[in-house]
Amino acid sequence: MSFYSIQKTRQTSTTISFLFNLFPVFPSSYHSLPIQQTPFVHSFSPSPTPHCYTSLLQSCIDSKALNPGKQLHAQFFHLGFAYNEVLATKLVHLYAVSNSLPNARNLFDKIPKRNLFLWNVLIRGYAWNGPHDTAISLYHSMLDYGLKPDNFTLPFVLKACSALSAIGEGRSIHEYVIKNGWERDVFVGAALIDMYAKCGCVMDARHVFNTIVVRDVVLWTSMVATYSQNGHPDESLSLCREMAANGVRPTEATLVTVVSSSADIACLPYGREIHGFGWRNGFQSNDRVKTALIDMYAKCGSVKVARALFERLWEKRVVSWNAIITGYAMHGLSVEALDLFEKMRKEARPDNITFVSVLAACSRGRLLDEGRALYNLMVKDYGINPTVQHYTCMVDLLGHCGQLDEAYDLIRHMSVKPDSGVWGAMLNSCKIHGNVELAELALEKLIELEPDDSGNYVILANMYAQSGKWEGVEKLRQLMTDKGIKKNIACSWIEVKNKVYAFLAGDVSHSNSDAIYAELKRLEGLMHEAGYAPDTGSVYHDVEEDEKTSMVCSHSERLAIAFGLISTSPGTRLLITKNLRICEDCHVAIKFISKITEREITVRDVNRYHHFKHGMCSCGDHW
DNA sequence: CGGATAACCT
Repeated sequence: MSFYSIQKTRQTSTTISFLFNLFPVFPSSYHSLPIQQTPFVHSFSPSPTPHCYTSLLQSCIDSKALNPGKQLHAQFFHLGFAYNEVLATKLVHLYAVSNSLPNARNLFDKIPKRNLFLWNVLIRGYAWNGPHDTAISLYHSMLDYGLKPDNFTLPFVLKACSALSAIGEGRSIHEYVIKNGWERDVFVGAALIDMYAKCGCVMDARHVFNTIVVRDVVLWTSMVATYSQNGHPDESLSLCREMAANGVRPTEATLVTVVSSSADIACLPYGREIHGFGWRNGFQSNDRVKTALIDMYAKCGSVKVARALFERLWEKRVVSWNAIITGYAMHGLSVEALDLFEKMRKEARPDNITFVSVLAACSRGRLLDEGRALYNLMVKDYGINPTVQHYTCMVDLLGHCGQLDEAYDLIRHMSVKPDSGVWGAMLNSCKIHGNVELAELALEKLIELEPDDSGNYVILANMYAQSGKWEGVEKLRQLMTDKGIKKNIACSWIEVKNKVYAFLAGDVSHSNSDAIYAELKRLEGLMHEAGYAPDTGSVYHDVEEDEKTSMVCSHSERLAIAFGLISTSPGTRLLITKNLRICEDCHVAIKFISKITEREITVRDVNRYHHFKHGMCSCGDHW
């Protein structure tokens, strides 16, 4: 809590107690006393009027003082003012803002004349705290009651739609908005954008955004967040730039959102650009922005910068601990992640996400005993029920350590329905340990859960190919054709001198293409001398573009590396990002390249970091 | 009575 907010709280409570000294409040046992016997009435002459309570209740509302409010309620209930419109309205307001919705609802139902404000605060209460569908049904009751929703009602009920992803209800409210002229209201607009964002309708959100010409920072941020939450981090970044060009200053929310977009792109120049943008706008010591930056630097490969930022936080909250622990886990630095977890336990209470992070760290480091111990710690000491993500980590951990039967056993006995993540971890473990039977079973489940993901088929196809089961390869190829499954096109990116270059497999479109291929050829010669033998015969190459035999040495990651080598000075670290898993053969090749060229090469593939150095990789050759 | 925000496994 900041110094300012402590001061603020103290002042409010002083005001409240001052007022209560003027108007003593009954203990709750007086509720049952007949009105003539209550000390209040005897001690005041003349009796208090409803007006006396107005400012008292307002103070309760301002400081969310629920219990004093309840006592006042009891008082004027006895005095017969309970359904006085002004007092009842304030009380419902107090109950609604202090998370006492059943009380608010009870009183609300008894008030004969319900004004728009009453409906609004109640709908707001349910929209924010749930049950969300209650907010929507209240909205309909309000229409039946004959009141017209205003620019407060509409954002509140839209918030409920957003929480429920109720797109049908959301669209019909949008129609109401258009018919009744709220189209250009920024509050209604931001709520509509958010509702469409949470329902995955990016185009509809953009349409709302375009309709409003006079935009404020929240409207911009809502649209920036829509892109970020729906897998368009690049759009999110460029919209933020457009916002800045329009002279709109970012808020904390804008920055947190756009920093996370740059984390998703995992491209340091963009991240640094946003970091500077935040700095110039005075957010250099904002902990929430800093936490987003910790995540961004870790995802962009600079875990040391992330750690430095973490150490300089004002206050280390759970989210910040989770971000830095996840950062270490992502880079395979399991021991550091677990050390930090031990430190964390002394300062903050780990939550379920913390355990996802540490279990993932164990899995990366093949720390079987530690992982089991942490799982027990979570369930027994912290009373956290395992979610599907914890099971995924455990299956991944057991599977990586060769305990495939135990992993399968865990899946059969887990308390939640295994999802594609769980079966994906199982399939991957089978691949590492060459268990074709269990892999077939896992793929069967995966086809039920996510039939369009080509990566799953590819893993089993490669396993068949490695064990010479060509009829299995053929069967899968046919299955993919029948289901019309699109192959993913592999792409790698590299940053050189603050510019980003993209490469597809077999790409010859780059202006330096000749030099890139010459460098690859030169390296190949040196690699063969060092003992490299391309692993082409045993791998199934026809499923992904990425893995065609003729292109085995021109995979996108190798092109990016070759380009990096000829475009940077000796010794510079290279950072490559790839949209799919790194292939087996490239993994071997890059180990050689790191040794031959004496470079540190980092490849961030679709789900982890590979740090190549002196001919070795941080992933320990299983991924 | 308002609106937008970060950490999560394959």
